[in-house]
Amino acid sequence: MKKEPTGSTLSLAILGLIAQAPCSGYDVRKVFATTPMGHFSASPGAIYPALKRLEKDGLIGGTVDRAQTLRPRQVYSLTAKGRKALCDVLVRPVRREDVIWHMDQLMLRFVFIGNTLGRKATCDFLKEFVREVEAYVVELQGHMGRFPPDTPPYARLGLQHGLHSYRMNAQWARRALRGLQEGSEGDKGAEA
Amino acid sequence: MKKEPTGSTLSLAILGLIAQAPCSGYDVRKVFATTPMGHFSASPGAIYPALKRLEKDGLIGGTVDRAQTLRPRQVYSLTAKGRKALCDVLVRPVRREDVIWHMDQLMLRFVFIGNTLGRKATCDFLKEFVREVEAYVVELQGHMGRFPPDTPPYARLGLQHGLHSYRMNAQWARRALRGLQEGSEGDKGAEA
DNA sequence: AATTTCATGTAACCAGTTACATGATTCA
DNA sequence: TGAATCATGTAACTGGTTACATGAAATT
Repeated sequence: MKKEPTGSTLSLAILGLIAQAPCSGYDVRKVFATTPMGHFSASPGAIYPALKRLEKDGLIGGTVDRAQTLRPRQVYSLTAKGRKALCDVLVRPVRREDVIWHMDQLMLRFVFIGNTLGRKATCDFLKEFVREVEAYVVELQGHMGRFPPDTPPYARLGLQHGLHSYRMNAQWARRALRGLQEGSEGDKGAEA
Repeated sequence: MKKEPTGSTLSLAILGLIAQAPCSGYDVRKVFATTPMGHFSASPGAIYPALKRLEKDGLIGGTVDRAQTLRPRQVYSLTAKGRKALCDVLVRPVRREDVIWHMDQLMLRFVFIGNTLGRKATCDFLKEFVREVEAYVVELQGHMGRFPPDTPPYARLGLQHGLHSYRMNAQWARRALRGLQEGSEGDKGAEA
């Protein structure tokens, strides 16, 4: 079985960033350090090896900017293969395990789908997202019902937190969906 | 600088579990596989090495159960040192980085504080939690305000998600706090 | 002149993943 | 008898962490 090239969430984040504008490693670090993308590590020990991997897999290509000067920089941009790989990840169906273990990755995908595939694809994604999240909420409610009545309140409250959290996710998605659908009769989708 | 013995979230989860009742590796796996604790990996490649680490650090002690039989099991229980280490983690102040990067760990701590240190400590924890979460909400709102007006809606919606998420966290904590505080005066009243 | 920022990296370490492996026991 | 479950582990791999290292350019 061939290994998926964009394995980790960090790789996806970097790939998506570069898709929007060519970046150097330092640029990527700055974005992670100063924007809400700060949920990702900006440490050089994470960024530079990740860039190397993506380059080795042929998903991004680096060209040396300011070559002659004493302070050159590697600027990476997406290759055709990279764009293809990114799209493949973005249109992948939303699975139960994703909502349980990789919510952050799903949020990344949401933003990147919007920016690169346009409104329709985003709406499709959101519908799948809502479906899976709501299914998981039902599962959690089941757990809640199966707590023996003498359980100390803390475990119950902890589970409450999970429930609220996922309900909120579904609600956010439904709202976003409404917003995108009504605000879009005029449609300005993205391009290739 | 001495390394913290309960480094990873998984280690904390295991330690907390064993604190409530002695467990074998298999027991731990079952809990992770069948309860809302399923956010942690139940794979043997994660559990057994983690148990070894905890044992090596002297935080848990294993005794062989059903020794003579052909299917013995290692049952681990907390050592005094382990209980101390657990408490140290639990009463550690809630820092900004925790709410950004280790929310799952904070939720674990919440439940374990309740079960092992009681109501007062839990309330203190929740107060700190609310404080840090709300501070972070303000920070995120700042980001939102600084979006240039021509930003495509998707990034904005992504940030929305984060905002809602953290607001919900704060709200959950405030509710839990109210519930615990009033439930303690009458001493019996569960919250609605 | 000193500090900060730009810019790129490496090395040792740690922990989790997947997949594999073994063998007893219980139950259909 | 064969499947599921009990019970414990290992090995190779992956990727992220911390800390270290280098040096030019811009700013104060």
